[in-house]
Amino acid sequence: MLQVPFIRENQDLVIARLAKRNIDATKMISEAIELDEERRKTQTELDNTLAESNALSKEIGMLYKSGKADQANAIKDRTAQLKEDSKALTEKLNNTSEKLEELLFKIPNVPHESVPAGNTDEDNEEVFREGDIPVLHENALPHWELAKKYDIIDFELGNKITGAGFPVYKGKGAKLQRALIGYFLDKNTAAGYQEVQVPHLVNEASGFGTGQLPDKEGQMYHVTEDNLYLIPTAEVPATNIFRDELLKEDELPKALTGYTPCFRREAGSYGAHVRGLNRLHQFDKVEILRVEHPTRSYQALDDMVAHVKSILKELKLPYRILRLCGGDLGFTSALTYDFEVFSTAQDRWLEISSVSNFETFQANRLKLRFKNSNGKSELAHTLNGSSLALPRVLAGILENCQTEKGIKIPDALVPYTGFDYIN
RNA sequence: GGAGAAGUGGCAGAGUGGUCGAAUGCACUGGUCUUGAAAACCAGCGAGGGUCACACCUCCGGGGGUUCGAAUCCCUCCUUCUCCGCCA
Repeated sequence: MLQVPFIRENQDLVIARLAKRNIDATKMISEAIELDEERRKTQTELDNTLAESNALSKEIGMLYKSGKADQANAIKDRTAQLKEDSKALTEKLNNTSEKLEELLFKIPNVPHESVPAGNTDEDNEEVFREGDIPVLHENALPHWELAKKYDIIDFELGNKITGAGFPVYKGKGAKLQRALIGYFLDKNTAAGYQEVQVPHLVNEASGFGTGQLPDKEGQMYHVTEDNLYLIPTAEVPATNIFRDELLKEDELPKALTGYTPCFRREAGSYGAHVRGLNRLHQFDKVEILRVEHPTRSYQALDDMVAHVKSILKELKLPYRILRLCGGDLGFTSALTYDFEVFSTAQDRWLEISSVSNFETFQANRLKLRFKNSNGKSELAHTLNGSSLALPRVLAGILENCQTEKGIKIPDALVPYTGFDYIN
């Protein structure tokens, strides 16, 4: 959620930057400013009414004490009127505030100046590429065929137990999955991220805090009996650790990492792009997350990108980094870098990580602040990224590392798997 | 799931209808003293809205109510603790 004072002072900039998302925000912005003015005006009126009422109540108290009940009762007529007034004003204030909030919930984050304008993923800007694309043998297969051939992932079994998009990992497939989780967590903790284990279901307030609610509830599984949501990413519970927190400046930065399963309803896609591991309703992900001082958040974003790079380099997977264009940028993000691994057998790029700076957008909803050197409360910046998402890394490994002898496990993972081939 | 108790500032903990945003202690910040530190002493020290700055307003788990007036009384929800039941 954007901050109203910021909108007020940077109206033109906000509109120009939101245009990168192909949004004409002119109307929303001026409406927000009007609503805020009305809100403040009403608030002042209400405050004055309450001030008078408070003063009179004190007077009544003193009159009663000194035995002047008649005078006290005389004043009560006036307080009754004030009470009515304040009731009406409170209602008006609540209405205005609600309208304003509803509007603010609809306005996405202001993209960073470096975000390219554009509509679709074709307008994303490639900023880095590394790793050799392997030359595969003639009989190379896509990962869903490999999964079947070596009996390591069973999609049909998942269909039976739950439904499409809930695969069962078996044998060395399950072990490889567990190895990747352990490997990623070790990498992240070695880089200074504190490991956490967080709930996999969250309440409504948490969904609001990170921006999944109120607009995107359709993307989450909802346990209506208890009004809880299955997390779509560890970002939700992990970021909400800091909801309603006022940190000390020297407590920053906070850096966390955590493994969780992720649940996504993901309606609407079909075809080869969602085959196999490409798109699932349940998948595993290891997330990194930072709470940063505003002056350092872009440095931190670069650090996170460098960290993910180092992992992919060690796994020797061919990958590229994209700076997302305005049209492809997530609702809450100011700047996002996507990592994609090249899947040789599918001849396409698979997104495996998304690293974002949300600036104060989430912090404003979360009321995540720190006490700055002037002793004032200031919103912190939040960032997060996948480090890394499992299924597509797994797909990348299966497809890129297939040989005539079987799947050759990357050296860095062998200590975690305990085997070097799947065959 | 059943019965009981409780939720107050960073922490501990007073306050049970009137000048209480809230005693006191600890922690923290600044100062005096000291070669330095500690101790002692003095001062400051919750959050949000609002204002150029004040004033002023709101907040004592959340929401609602009674009253001229609520941290204090009532309703409701949530959470924690104790006992019982069930259980990985």
